[in-house]
Amino acid sequence: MEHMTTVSVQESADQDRKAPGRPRNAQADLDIIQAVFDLLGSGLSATALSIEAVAAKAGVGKATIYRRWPNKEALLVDAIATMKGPLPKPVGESVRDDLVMLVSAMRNKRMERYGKVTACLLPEMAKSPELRRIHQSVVEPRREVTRGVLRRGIETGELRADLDVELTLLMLSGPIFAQNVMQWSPLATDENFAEALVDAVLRGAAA
Amino acid sequence: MEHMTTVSVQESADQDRKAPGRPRNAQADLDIIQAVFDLLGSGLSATALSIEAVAAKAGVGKATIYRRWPNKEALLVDAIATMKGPLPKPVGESVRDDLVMLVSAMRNKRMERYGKVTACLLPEMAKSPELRRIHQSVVEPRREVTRGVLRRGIETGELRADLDVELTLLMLSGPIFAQNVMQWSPLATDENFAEALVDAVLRGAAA
Amino acid sequence: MEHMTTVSVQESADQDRKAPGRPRNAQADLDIIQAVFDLLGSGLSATALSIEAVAAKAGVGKATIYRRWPNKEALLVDAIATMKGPLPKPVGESVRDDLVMLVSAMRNKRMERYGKVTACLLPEMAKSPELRRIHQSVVEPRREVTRGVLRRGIETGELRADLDVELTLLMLSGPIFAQNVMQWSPLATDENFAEALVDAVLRGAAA
Amino acid sequence: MEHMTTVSVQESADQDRKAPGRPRNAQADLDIIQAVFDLLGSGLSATALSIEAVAAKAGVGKATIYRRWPNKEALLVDAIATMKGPLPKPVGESVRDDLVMLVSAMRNKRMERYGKVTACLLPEMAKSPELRRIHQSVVEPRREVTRGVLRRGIETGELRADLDVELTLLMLSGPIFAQNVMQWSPLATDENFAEALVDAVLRGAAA
DNA sequence: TACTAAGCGAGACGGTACGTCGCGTCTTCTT
DNA sequence: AAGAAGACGCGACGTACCGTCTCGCTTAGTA
Repeated sequence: MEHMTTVSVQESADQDRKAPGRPRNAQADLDIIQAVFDLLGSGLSATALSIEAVAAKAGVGKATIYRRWPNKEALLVDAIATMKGPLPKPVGESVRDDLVMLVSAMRNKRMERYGKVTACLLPEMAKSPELRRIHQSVVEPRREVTRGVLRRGIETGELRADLDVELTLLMLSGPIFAQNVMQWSPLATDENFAEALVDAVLRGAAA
Repeated sequence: MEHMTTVSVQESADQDRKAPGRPRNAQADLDIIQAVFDLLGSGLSATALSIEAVAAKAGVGKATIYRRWPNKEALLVDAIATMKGPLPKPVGESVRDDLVMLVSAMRNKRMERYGKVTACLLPEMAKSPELRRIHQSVVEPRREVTRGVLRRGIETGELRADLDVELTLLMLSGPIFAQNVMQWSPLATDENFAEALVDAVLRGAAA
Repeated sequence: MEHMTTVSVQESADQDRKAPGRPRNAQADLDIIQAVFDLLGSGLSATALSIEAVAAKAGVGKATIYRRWPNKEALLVDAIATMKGPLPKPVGESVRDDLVMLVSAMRNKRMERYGKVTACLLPEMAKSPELRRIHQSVVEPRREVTRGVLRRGIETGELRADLDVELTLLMLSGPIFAQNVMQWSPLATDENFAEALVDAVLRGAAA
Repeated sequence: MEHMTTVSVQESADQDRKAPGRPRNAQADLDIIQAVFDLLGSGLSATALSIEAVAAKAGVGKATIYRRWPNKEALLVDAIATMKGPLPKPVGESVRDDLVMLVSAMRNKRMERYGKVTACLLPEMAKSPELRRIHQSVVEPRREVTRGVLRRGIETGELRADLDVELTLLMLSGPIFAQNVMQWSPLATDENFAEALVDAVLRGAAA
């Protein structure tokens, strides 16, 4: 794994042996990711999210970006990872509350940018299994949290014993995704959307 | 409406007055769309789906493409329209049967290509409301058919009276979309997937 | 031979069959070469003679330059060819007059630029026999003219019968070259330099 | 004078006061110059004679080079100085013998590299009078030796009293230069070339 | 023995130019 | 007119060096 994907992985990998030469400027990483957000925020086309623009905005040489990520897509995957923030942790009191929390976490205001970045990635992901794998390594842990909530619900009897976990997961994340990335159905702005979706799904999933 | 969007629209627009000069080569339209499919099929990156490559593959000058579509995205929208084929018509016997049919129609083998083309469009769609509008003019009629089925179900009492049609629509199309475009959840290959999804949705939607 | 080297060669090569597609803009060729001269004239370093600068100065895209010449050096060779202008033609009355004319032709005011351009080429020529060959195809015809004058002088008895033509040629062109390119010996500004050099050489070469 | 130009100069400059800190590694100087020679010898383009390549070849950090020379050109000038070796000393028996010796010294096998290095310098020398001055400080002493031989020849009556020393010098060094740097006239390989050139020049210069 | 000061290999840094590719437009000749 | 061909201005791509700047380490002279 050449590029970072996540900082924690890299730091834990090496055996305390300090790399020779001048160390990377950690601030540059932040500046670059921030520049990606700024550019996406300033209303310009996702196609216009060029490495050159990012470098200029971040006040950084192009090489400094290419030293960290092998290409534009890898950078964007890491931008996504940053946007997602830390893994959400379900409280565990009730399946409904946990799911509402998880679904809401997929739909906060940062997700406007998330949709744009993902859109930028899709053309390349459609082809490259490698990129898809990297992207999944960011997305899948979050999906796994939801799976855990569903499985626990089955154990506690809150959910039907024969529930198709994978299908239910898709019914929760698919609509969110369609809104974030495809900008379908303006009800996306509805504050109660998360609850409505979870309730609709649970109505068919409850024991 | 500059570009075609659908062939039928254009042909009905002109008033029998024969245009002067050499008529357009109708075969070229087919060749161009076919070239788009061929390129997507030949395993190359979606980014590599350039107009130049399409023109070369179709044995056509670039101007011949730009004479028909104002830009790359418009061409791809029409490619999608072609892939989708004619509007599906629900039989009307039962809501379940109709929904299974509609969902299945979104997931046949052509849809692998559909995901790729859509992926190509997303970066530009994220910015351009114009392109989003055009794309919707292709997608929305299909979604409207589904809405009709749901509304009829409410009328006949097959579905709950207080059903949120828009949300239900999203629960049907979102998972499909997530599979087609994002290639999430390998159960996409399951032949029974359409039935399973519809049943899960209906379980919470039934009266 | 991909690039032009000389316009005349190219035009005589094809068999009256017009190339398909939009023809090259002949003005662009002139603009590009002119931009090279302008940049060299405006006192900037030869290293700064970048293709990007030439394109900007000429109001032309980089691709338009690379369509005509495979690289920077090839462009400069053609710039040299242009600077040299048409082959000088010796009058033939006396060897001395002809040589003075030829030597003077190598040292006019355009030659300041000539030195700069040649200097730009040398690093690459030192390695690439191909580039050296191209450059020689521009320079050699002129050297051949001088050889002709010398050989005729031997025939007419004006010059010693056992004269080493090649060595004499080198004694005439070497000093000029050292001045033009290396900027040795400030006597280069002397108006009588051509006569002085020719006389000095002839003093040892006369019959 | 920031850089070395010649080692001897620098060493004589300091007043026995030992500089504090770790002394420079004298071997590095040799390794660097040697790396320049090796790279030029290994048949690669003169353009490829990058500082980075030199540093890598010499097993040295880039900073170690820049600590000794202010830029690439200064390094190359010193490489030339090294190649030239110590000032040749004319025997003084006859003008012809001395000139043959001096001309031969400009044309030994090391001079193949000399031509390449000089070629690398020319683009920058064409602009920078400073670099030209530095280069002359290496070349000029050698030219001065030749001038001395010519002047002595005039005094002894071996050469014409009204001989133009500067022009004669140019007639001797120009051809050599044209061969070394421009690789003109393959007779450069002729072992008798030095004698032939000197004789030709003297034939017109003799009293 | 410890401190100070510089040299050293390594390599990151902000830049600039390279040569390539695709965009959407244009200009030619042919159909 | 439409068509195939392909040149045009533009701008981003990813690479290579430039000359500068840290890093941690080594190697002296001085305290």
